[in-house]
Amino acid sequence: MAISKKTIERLSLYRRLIHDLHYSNRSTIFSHELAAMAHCTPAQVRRDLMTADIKGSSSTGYDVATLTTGINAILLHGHIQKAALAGIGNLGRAILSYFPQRSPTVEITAAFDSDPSKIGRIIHGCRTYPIDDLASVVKDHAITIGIITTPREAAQAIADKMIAAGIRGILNFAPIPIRVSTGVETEHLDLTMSLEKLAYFSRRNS
Amino acid sequence: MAISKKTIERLSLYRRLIHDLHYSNRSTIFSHELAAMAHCTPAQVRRDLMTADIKGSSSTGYDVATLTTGINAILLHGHIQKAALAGIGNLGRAILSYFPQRSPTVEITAAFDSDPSKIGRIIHGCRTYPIDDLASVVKDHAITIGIITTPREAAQAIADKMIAAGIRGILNFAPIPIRVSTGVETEHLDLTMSLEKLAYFSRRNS
DNA sequence: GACACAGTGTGAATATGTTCACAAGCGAGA
DNA sequence: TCTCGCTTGTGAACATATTCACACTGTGTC
Repeated sequence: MAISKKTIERLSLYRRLIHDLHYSNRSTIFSHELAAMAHCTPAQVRRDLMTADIKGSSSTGYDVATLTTGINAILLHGHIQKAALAGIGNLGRAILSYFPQRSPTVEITAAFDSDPSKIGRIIHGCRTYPIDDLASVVKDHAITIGIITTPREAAQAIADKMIAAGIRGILNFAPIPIRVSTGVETEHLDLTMSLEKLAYFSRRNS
Repeated sequence: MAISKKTIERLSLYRRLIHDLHYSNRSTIFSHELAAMAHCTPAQVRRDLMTADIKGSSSTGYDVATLTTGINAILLHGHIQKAALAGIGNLGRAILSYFPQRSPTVEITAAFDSDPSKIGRIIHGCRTYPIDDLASVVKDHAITIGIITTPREAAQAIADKMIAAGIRGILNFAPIPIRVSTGVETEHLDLTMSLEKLAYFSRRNS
């Protein structure tokens, strides 16, 4: 049962919408309601939930508790995964402040920087370490995910260290693609790319 | 000549890679070289450039200057587009500090917040205004793109104001999808979604 | 009961995106 | 000039993602 990236994204979104919008005090929800919240089609919702093996009822829709449990079974998979962030600049700090309590499946437990003046402190509940400790901290805390918010020049070297330390997935905010060995998953969030895409299509729509 | 979202993203990436990696001192580049930098296949590069109507030579590859000019013709389209950011929190500030000089096609010219203590100053070269001035500032500066870094609760209201003011595209960092009228383009960058997706696939790859 | 209704589950059709594979082009060297 | 080796440009095949459309199902009503 392989689930596509797009479906996983939407499952994550569905669960959060249900949680944030207090649908938990309703016991059931219809595909067209979820679709309206997630801005997609009812057919899409039904297909996603079918892929996730979550069943609804023809008359009452989907049971909210079943939905949450079912999505968690896929996304959480038993235990919270731990993440490490490298590069305590403006963006890194913003992510650290934004993230706590955001996801029930991922937790940022350590932050790294090469600048000694930035380490040793606790930022938004997250301990900071020198880069050289990366391997040992990753191992000790069983960290599986890396977040890169360093400048472009440092990104690939940090990624290499992370992978050597056993990290299995990297979320990259640096404006350059990261080369990884097979089996390591990467996700490249590129601000400039997103903005330029938006600029192009906002012009064309007019 | 309609160009797909994915292709536009990669064109933006290609141009930046050529620029950042100082390929400008080489006069030509092959599709497989660009592909290696962008982490995609040579066929993908050739297809993208074909879509963009950029021609190469069978023996020397693509002319770097032609490439840059050609991609700019598409992404820049004559003039820089201006963007406004709403929500001067940690993330908003991080973006303001990160962005200047990043894109030759988009420029963030104004920032807004509802908190009076945050306005009136200039942050990383960007002037800050109270939310109530949004409509007039957007009109005066001919701003076409909005960036939302407010908390979830405020996001939709801000988006509505932006759209009413004539903004044509919205980059949304709030953890909730934004409803827009047809003709307005949105891009939803959701940290939690990206991390959970990464968590899921990094587990599965092992 | 049996009928109507409003929903789900899903095969099939469609749309979108990527890769293959190969003809054609160009330059270098003999 | 001819040929070889490398490249581009691109139709066609393939892969992935979304939507359609409809049989089926559970509930409420008479």
